[in-house]
Amino acid sequence: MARKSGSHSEITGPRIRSVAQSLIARHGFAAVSMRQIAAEVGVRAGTIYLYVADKQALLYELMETHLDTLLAAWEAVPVPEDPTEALHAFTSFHLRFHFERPEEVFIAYMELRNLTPENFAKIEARRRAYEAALEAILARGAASSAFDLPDPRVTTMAIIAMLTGVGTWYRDGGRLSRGEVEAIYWRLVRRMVQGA
Amino acid sequence: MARKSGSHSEITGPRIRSVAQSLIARHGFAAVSMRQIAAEVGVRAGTIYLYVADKQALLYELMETHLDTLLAAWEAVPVPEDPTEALHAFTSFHLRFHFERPEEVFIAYMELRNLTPENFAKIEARRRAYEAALEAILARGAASSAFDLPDPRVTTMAIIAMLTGVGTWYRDGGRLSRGEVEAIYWRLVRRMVQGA
DNA sequence: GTCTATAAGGTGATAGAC
DNA sequence: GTCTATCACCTTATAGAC
Repeated sequence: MARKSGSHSEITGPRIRSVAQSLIARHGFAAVSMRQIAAEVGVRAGTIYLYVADKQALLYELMETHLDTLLAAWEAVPVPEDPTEALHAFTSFHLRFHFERPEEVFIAYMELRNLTPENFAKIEARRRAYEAALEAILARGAASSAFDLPDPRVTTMAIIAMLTGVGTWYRDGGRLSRGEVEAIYWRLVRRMVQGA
Repeated sequence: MARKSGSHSEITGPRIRSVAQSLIARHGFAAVSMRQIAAEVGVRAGTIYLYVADKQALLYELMETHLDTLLAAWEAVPVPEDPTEALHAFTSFHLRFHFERPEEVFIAYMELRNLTPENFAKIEARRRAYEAALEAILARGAASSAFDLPDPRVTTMAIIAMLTGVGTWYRDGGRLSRGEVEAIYWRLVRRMVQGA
């Protein structure tokens, strides 16, 4: 917060991204100025341009980092062979990841229209890859009759929208714990796909 | 589109709101200027202030109109006594309303943080009233054992998030018709709450 | 590594002419 | 009913001093 003159190259870059993430999540990308970010970091506006090409690159890098972290974290999850257990693994993973990173998630959903077409395409490709992970689990369960689905694609979008929606109402310290919310959502998801 | 000098008081006001709605839905409230709106309406920027107090009022009025229209439309739906039929009525209503008004829905979800605290409170009250309509149906079904719910409040939020999510992927002329999507979502919702 | 200073232009909003 | 002109300020981004 305090402004100091001197050498901080190793911490100023990360701090710019961290501060930008908080401000953008709170006020929106278009409503946050480079000066505001600089002020909160404790440098002058021009200094930001030593670490970021321009404002668009700043937004893109935040979203790219978020989605790459999400995909890498899912890759690291051991997916059970049983479709029901695999779906349980995905549900828990998705909720826990989203509980932990409300700012990143919010930005990734709200600021898509502020990306250039080129950057938008790259982010969308990563999002589709993540959706494909869930769709593959559902398709496998449908093929083995573990699941009874009206439509794998729509069910994928329905489950992801439902789970990601926790961000709009869940707050730590509220009526339910994260674990309780997780149990409730898992029960809802399991019923949605349950075979006859 | 074409600029004309003369009297247009009855159409300029509505046109400002209509143009603002399209531009804000596409680019976001903070990214759209009064000058842009004026240019698309075909007047000068100052003219907007004859019809709208300021930029904040313009946003608030769009969201207020949307939510009041939503609540009034739901009030007009005859709700069956049977909880399953009532839930079906809500599901169909919600999807159809959201299919018809993608711009309003998008703004109502994305621009909440650009409202002043006072205006935010008023919009939130309306949103909660709408959620309460679904929660009442779920609670009634749970009481009569027609539904078996893990938690009425979380189930309410889950269903609304899932249904509203159609806006992120559904496009007219795609693989599925509105009616097909409606049937798929109804099957998913019904299973989520189904009694044992 | 960060600063100051600045370019070039956009912003919301208002006063007064017509 | 709308325009022109304007105020006071904010914007992104860069050049060159230290």
